[in-house]
Amino acid sequence: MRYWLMKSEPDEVSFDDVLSAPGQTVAWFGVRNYQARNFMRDAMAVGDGVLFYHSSCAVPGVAGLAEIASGPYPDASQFDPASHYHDPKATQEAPRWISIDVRATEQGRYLPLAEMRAIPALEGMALLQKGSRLSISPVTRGEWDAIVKRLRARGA
DNA sequence: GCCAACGTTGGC
DNA sequence: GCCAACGTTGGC
Repeated sequence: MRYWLMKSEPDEVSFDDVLSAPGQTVAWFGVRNYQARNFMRDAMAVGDGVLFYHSSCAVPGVAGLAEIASGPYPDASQFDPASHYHDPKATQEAPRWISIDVRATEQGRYLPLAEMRAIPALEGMALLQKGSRLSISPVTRGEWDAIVKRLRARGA
C-alpha cells in the first residue's frame, strides 16, 4: 500500500467532477511526463491512497482523498489527432502513455498549499520542494497521515 | 502576466 | 553525447 499525490487542473477535472462521475471514478489521462508515467505503470497498485490536488488555479491545494481503482491501460487521448494530448509518435501497437482509474473516497475540508507549507510534518514533501513540477509524486505514510488529519479537522 | 525551474529537442 | 534553445509548469 503506497500513497500518491496527483495534480489536476480543476478547470479540466476537479474533485467535484470525480465525485459526480459514475462510480465516483474517472480515467486519469493526459500524463505526458516519463517519470510520472513510470510511477503509474510500475509502482501504483489498486487500493493505493491518492491526494487529489488542484493546481493552476486561484487557491491550489488538496481537494480530497481518492484511491487507485485500476491497473494501467493505454491513454486513449494519445491516439486522437483532435486532442490537446495527441502524440503523433504513439501507435496502437506501441502506446507511449497510459491511464489509470481513480476513485474518489472522501472529501474533507479543502487544504490550501499555503497551509501545507506551514505544517512541519510536510517539510520534506516532494510537492513543496523548490522547482518541483511533477504531476504525480510519492507521499510518505507520515505525510499522508498529517494531511488526512487536517482534511478531517473540525471547523474553518 | 511574470518568472524560476525543469524537461525535451535537435544541431553538431 | 553535449548543450543551447525552446516549451511547459505552476505559484504568485
